[in-house]
Amino acid sequence: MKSDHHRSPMGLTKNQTLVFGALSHAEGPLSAYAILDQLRDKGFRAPLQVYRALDKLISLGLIHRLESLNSFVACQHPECDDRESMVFAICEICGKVSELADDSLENQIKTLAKRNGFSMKTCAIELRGHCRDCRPN
Amino acid sequence: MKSDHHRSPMGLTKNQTLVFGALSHAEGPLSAYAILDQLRDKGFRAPLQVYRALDKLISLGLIHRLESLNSFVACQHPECDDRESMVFAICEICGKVSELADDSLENQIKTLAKRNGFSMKTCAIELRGHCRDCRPN
DNA sequence: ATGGCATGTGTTATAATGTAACGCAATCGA
DNA sequence: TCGATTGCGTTACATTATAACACATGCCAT
Ligand SMILES: [Zn+2]
Ligand SMILES: [Zn+2]
Ligand SMILES: [Zn+2]
Ligand SMILES: [Zn+2]
Repeated sequence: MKSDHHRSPMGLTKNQTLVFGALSHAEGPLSAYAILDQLRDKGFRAPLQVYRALDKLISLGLIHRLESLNSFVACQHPECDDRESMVFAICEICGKVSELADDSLENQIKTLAKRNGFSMKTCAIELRGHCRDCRPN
Repeated sequence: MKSDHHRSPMGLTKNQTLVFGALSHAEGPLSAYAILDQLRDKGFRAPLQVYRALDKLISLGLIHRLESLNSFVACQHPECDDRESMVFAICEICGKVSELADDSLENQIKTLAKRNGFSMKTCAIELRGHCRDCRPN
C-alpha cells in the first residue's frame, strides 16, 4: 500500500510540502520563481510544479496570495480556510507582511457590497505603509 | 511657443490623453497590452508608451490599477486623488467592475492598522462575487 | 541667454510572471 | 475492475512589466 500518493503528516504531497515549507520558513513573501529557485536541488524544474502546489495550498487556506506583489505568504493564523476577507499590511521599507483579522470589518465590507447590489464571495485587502519597526521616528 | 509639450484640455499629453480615452470608453478593465493594441493605429508601438501614461494617470487619480487582474479602469468618481482607500467590486461572471466608496470603512481600516502598529498610507480592496445583473436567481 | 534639470517621448531588448497541452501514474469509489 | 479525480513531469508558449539609451521640450536660476 503506497501511502496515498506520498502524503506527509498534514495530508500534503511531497511537492506541496516542499512549497509550504519554503513559505513557512521565509522572512517575507516569496514569488513563485523565488520558490522554484529554492527548490531546484529538491528536484523542481518547472514553474508549473510550483504553481500547482500553490493553488492547492491556497484552496486549503494554508497560504495566501498577495495580489499587489505577485507573491505568496504562509498563513499567520491558525485557521483561514473559512475566512472570506484577508487583510495584509505590507511595509514599504522592510518588505515584511503582517496578516490582520477583523470580523466586523469583514461584515462591514460585505454590507457595503450588498448595498450596491453586489453579492460578495471573497475579498482581498492590501495596505501599504510603514510597520512598527520602520517608523520614520 | 509650442504649447507646453503638447498638452490637451485637462493638462494631459497626447499619449496620456489617448490612454485615458481608451479606459474611459471601455466597458470593463483593460490590460496594458489591450490598450496598446487599441492604440496601434494612433502610433503606439511599445508597452512603455502605455505604462508611462498609466503611471502618470494613476498618480493624478484619474485611473486605478486592479491588482488582482493586472489591469486598469478609469475612475468612476469625480475626485479620487485625495482618497487613500479604493474599493472595487469585480463580477466573476460578466467581468464588470464598480468602484465603491465608504469613508467610515476607510477609517476603520486605518484604525485596525494603527492598533497593530502599522502606519497606513494607501489601501487596495478588491471584492469578488456577482453583480446585480448576474445574480444566480 | 544659457546651462542645468525635470518631464515626456520613441526604440530595442530583456526580465518576470503565469498557462496550455500532452502523457503518465496513483488513488478512490461504485 | 473500470472510470473519475488528483497529482506529477515536461516542453513550449503567453502575458505582464522594466532596463537602458537617445532625444526633445519646457522651466527656472544663474
Ligand atoms: Zn491566513
Ligand atoms: Zn518595516
Ligand atoms: Zn476613483
Ligand atoms: Zn456581472
